[in-house]
Amino acid sequence: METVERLIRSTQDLLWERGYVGTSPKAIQVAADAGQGSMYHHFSGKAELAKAAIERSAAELQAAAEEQFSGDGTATERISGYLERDRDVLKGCRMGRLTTDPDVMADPRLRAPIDETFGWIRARLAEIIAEGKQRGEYPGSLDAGQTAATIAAVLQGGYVLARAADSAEPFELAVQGLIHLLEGVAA
Amino acid sequence: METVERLIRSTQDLLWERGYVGTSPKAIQVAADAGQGSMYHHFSGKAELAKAAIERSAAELQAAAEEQFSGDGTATERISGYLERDRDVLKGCRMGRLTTDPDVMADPRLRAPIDETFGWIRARLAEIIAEGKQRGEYPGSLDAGQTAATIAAVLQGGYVLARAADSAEPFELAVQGLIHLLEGVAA
DNA sequence: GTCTATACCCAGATAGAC
DNA sequence: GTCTATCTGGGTATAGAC
Repeated sequence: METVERLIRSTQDLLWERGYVGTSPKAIQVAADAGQGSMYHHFSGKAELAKAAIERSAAELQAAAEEQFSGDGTATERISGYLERDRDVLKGCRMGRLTTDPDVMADPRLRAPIDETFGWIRARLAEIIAEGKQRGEYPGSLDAGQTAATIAAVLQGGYVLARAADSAEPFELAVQGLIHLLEGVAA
Repeated sequence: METVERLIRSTQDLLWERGYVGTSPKAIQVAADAGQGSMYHHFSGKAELAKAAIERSAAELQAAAEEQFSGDGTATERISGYLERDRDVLKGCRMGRLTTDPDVMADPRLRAPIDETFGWIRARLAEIIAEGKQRGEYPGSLDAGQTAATIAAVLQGGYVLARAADSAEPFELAVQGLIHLLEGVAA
């Protein structure tokens, strides 16, 4: 693999595991098996490299989600498919993790892909719910924007509960609880 | 205020804002208006100080939550009261924030109060839901443990969405969406 | 209890040779 | 493009004086 590519992928992994403050250029170089000079030749510094890594992760995350969103089935089936997709629960969300990092949030170039990703996910979920309403799957009283936010929040919060417990169980519980609530309104 | 007390409180604040890796002994000393020697006289180092701060925050968080949980009203009213309590949404959760910090999660002494806090919250919510079921407020089919996890997750995830958007709005949407889903099953 | 001095290592980056 | 040398600053802690 190309050096640039290895640098970006290594940075993606390290940002996921240790966040922005917790990730040093040195650690990236070691993980990417690239030298100091090589890294600074291709990127102006840590921030620019992080920008490339975050943008890449944002694109990958959206592509993975869209696979569930655009599948076959009713709205409930596609939402359940998204919620129950195979996930590395204890590692958490690549994007959500970065929202607690003040240095990331302070830099508009780093923040933008994260903001955009969650905006997109909520909008996409809201569309699916709206479709479900039109087909009579959900009652007209169900607010698509609110429900979409609730679904996205359960996933992000599920990761937090799982990490706190060092177990995927609370995540699974939260997801199943949500699915049952959604089935409740659908009936 | 006593020096020890100022050190603990300053550490609580800094952990909230910047996390464990992002918080230096020096920054704590400045915030607490305490000297280097003073800090190391009272605490063996950063880890011990963080332990005291996290334990303190855990106790405060549980006390604040219990105020809503033990109030008057139906289960739904108390849960809504908890969800809609006045919160500094963009600052996020003191405890939830730390779950992404690998150094905190790797140290059992730092992890324990966090684990315990979320375990307690979920258990307490499950009790309230179980009460609601007994009073006929909720159907017998509602799973208390799952629903409790869902509620806790919406809060934690709501914070993540809010920080990503740099706006409290997604948090409010997620909470209202959840409340409507709960009202749906209650009917 | 609190202060200052000191120490060591790492973060983050620049410079110039190859 | 990649390497090594070098630099400034900060993180984290210890030592010993007051």
